[in-house]
Formats: sequence, C-alpha cells, structure tokens
Amino acid sequence: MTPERSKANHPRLRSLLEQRGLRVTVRRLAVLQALGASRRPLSHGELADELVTTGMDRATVYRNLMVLAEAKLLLRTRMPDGIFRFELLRQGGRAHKLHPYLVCTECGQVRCLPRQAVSVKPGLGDVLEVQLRGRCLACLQG
Amino acid sequence: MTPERSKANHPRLRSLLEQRGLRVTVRRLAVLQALGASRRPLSHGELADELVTTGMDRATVYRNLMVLAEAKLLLRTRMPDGIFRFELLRQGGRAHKLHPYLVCTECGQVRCLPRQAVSVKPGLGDVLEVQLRGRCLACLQG
DNA sequence: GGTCATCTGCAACGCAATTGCAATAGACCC
DNA sequence: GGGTCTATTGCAATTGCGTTGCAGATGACC
Repeated sequence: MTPERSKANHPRLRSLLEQRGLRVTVRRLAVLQALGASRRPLSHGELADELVTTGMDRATVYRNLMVLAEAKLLLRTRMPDGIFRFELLRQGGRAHKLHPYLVCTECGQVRCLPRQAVSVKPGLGDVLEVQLRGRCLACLQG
Repeated sequence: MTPERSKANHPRLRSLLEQRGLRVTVRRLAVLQALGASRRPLSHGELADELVTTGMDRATVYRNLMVLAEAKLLLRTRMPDGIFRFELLRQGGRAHKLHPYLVCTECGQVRCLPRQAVSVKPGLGDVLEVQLRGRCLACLQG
C-alpha cells in the first residue's frame, strides 16, 4: 500500500475528518471510501472482508466505524437481522433515513427500496426509518 | 425432578402440543409453563438461566424454543438490543400476526402498531416483518 | 526531525445463536 | 406392562458479531 497517495487522493474525505477534529489516517480514508462507493449499507463484517485484503485489521475497521459513527459521519443502524449496518451520511444525512430497507432472510443482503414502496399512516410518531425483513425479489425468483 | 407429575399437572399445555402433532415432553412443558408464567417476553438466555436449575440443558431450551415458535405456539421477536425474545401465544396466536412495531430511538421502548398503520407495496419481495424506528408519541409529547 | 497522544495490529474474550453426536425418553403397538 | 422405533435431550463444540487490552506504529504539531 502507498499511504501517502491514499491520503493525497481524497481531499473531500480528508476535509470531512478534519472538520470533526478527527485525525486523518489511511485506514479512516479507506473506510470512508469503501462506504461511499457502496450503494447499500454495509455491516462491519462485509466491510472488514473487503478491507482486510488491504492489510487492515478487523478490529481497526470496527473501531473506525465506531469513531466515524460517533462523529456523525456514518449512520449506524441495527437491521432486523440483528446486525449493525453503516452508511455514509451525505450532508447531514437526511436523505438516507427516508428510504425503506429490506433485509433478505435468504441472502442476507440489505436492499434499499424506493421511498414510495412503504407508506406509514401519520400520527403514530415521528418515523425516521423503515425496515422490512423478508425475501428479496432476486431470491424469490431464484 | 418428577417427570410424571410435571406432565400430569399441565393438561392444557399438553393439549397445545398434541394439537400441533408435537411430542409432549417434560422439557417442552417446562418451557411453556415458564413462558406462560412470565408477564414479559423472555430471551433464550433468561429462560435457560431459569431452567438449567431443573437440569435442563441450554441447547434443549434453545431447540424447544425453535420448535415451539415454528409451531406458532410462541412468538419470536428480535428486540432492539438484538436479542430474540419469546412469548406464549394464547389462542392460536392470530392477534400477533404481522403487525408493525415502532422502536423508539428516545425511550427505547417497542410499541406495537395496528396492522393497517403501514402499507407495503406488493411486488418488492415477501415481507415478513415491519420495523419502524423513530420517536413514539409519548416522547414527542413529553 | 523530534515529541507525544492517538491509532493500529494482534490476540483474545463474552455472549447469542447454532449444530453433531451418542444416549435417552416418548409414542405406539402388542 | 414390554418392545420398538423415532424424536428428543445432554454434552460438547463451533460460528459469528461485538468488543477490549496491550505494545508498537503513525499522525499532528512544533
């Protein structure tokens, strides 16, 4: 790995860290980049599987996820399968709370659904997040 | 322990098992009785802690919880702490079918919502469970 | 380039959930 | 009541997520 290049290559992610008063490290940039490149929330396990190939330790992935989530750069959500998933929060993170997730009981993947897929009657509370558990289309058809 | 007495003493629980074509065993009756005596859903750990004192193995508790839940005698729900909890379903368990629940991010309590509170567009998959996260009415008003 | 707090890798642990296997107990028939 | 056969149980072990201690490496800052 070439730490210097990794750092130089992500000015945007770097500034995110600096704004929160967090140290800019190769590992943190890698975590942010991986989550930013994913279209769906990732678990620590999924992310670690990906990042250990670069020599990063699973515990380091874990601790960085904690730090970044605490700094509100990531959203940490326990999905209905009991596993925490993390996603990058763009600008205050409003956009990502609005679409429902489906956690597939067969393949385990988290699918983001279009916002209008689920409608919640008003007056029940301030609903921030909608999670479904079931079988996704791919698994039903397979 | 006196297996014979345990069995003879629970005609109602016994018939529940027989109706589902399940074998009536001392251990199953003990699990049903313990859950029936509890006012709140219990985790496998809590139940096992209680039942190991009678010589039952934790794995046996676990497998019976699975069997009984599959037979719809119990409801198995993953609570927001990530741990499954089990409760006895009275009268066929129809009431507990597929109602959404709201996990309050403020007070942490789980509120059961009426089934019609959430509608899911068909064709997205086979939805088994609906979980909302947000603030419950009590916290909004408090 | 030096200093010091923070971060990282390595190793290990706790707990919930799960399974294989051999011994046991329940259901059923006589 | 005794025999038979399968489901159940106890024991032991494993997986996987989440988490932490510690010693060495690295980043921030001067």
